[in-house]
Amino acid sequence: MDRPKSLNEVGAAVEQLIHTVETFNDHAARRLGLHATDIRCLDFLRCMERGVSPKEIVTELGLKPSSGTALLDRLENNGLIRRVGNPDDRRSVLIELVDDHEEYTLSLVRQVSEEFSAMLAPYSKQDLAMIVEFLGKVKALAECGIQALDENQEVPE
Amino acid sequence: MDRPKSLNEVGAAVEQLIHTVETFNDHAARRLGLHATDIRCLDFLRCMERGVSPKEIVTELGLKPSSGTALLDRLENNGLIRRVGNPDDRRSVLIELVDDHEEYTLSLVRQVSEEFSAMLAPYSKQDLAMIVEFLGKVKALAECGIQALDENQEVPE
DNA sequence: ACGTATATTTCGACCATCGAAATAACCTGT
DNA sequence: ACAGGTTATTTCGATGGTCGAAATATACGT
Repeated sequence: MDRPKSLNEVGAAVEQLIHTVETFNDHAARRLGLHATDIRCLDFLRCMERGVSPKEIVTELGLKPSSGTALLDRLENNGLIRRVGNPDDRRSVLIELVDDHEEYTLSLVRQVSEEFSAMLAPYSKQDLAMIVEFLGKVKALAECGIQALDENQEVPE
Repeated sequence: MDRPKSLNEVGAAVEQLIHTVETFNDHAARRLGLHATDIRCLDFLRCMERGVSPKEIVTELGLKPSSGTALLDRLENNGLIRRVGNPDDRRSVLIELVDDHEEYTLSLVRQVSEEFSAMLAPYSKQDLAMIVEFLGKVKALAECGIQALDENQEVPE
């Protein structure tokens, strides 16, 4: 998005983190021969931990239905997801991560994961709780911003 | 990228924040008639606060030089950036944000900025310092991961 | 049952990104 | 100063992700 130069030190830290992680996502996607959208889709699926409809996916990712079909075709052809019938709605389909998807990608991040755990170790339970709460608040703010963007249809020019 | 289900609660909070902000970036980009890459480029330029060469930009964004030219053409045609000669290297060009770029986009985030400041208010100086340090550590980890991705050229299959 | 709304897919077009080649200027060693 | 090699950027043609519109199939309300 576009943010003012720096709300303050905290805002700058959040911005830089986001930017760095986006870059990380980009590099990871390239290494897997995928694209940023594919990665975000896989992230979303893992996050949901249940069958998700294409409709939900395109809504989440801000894509059009036709792009969603193409996206899912790509992931299915790569063996990362599977389409299964939705028992509650025969128009629809449920998307599931293929079982060994974790193993497919885990090696890429195992080292980072371990370092992350180690980085967390020195923090107290209270500090971690506060950090989690803080992250949640920033996330809520971003969600608020998304809603505002979707509602105010005027574009400043 | 692709991460294991959830390292722990903290990791999940970071993941969700990243995901939400990416979505926010996406929506903001659409509102401006731009693309995610354009937004990341503008973010980077604002972050640098000095003339930056196309080479630096494509390195930062992970693009190929030809894509960088196209990207800068887009932004220049939209009046968001300007190419100025690099006095130190006549092969090169320096990219600058157009002065009124801030005003062009600020209205989109002013509300979010204010809410962000308000959200921060209740925290103590020490807590904020700890949060900033934490965010920096996560960022360092991501940078580490980027380096690892660039070095290990094997793709698990 | 009928008409409308919704979920997904197909198809053709657009455009962001890419690879390779071209251009221009820097740099090093002689 | 010159030659050869390197680097920064651009141009051009090709690939492929995203889109809009239309098609298909099913669900829902009356």
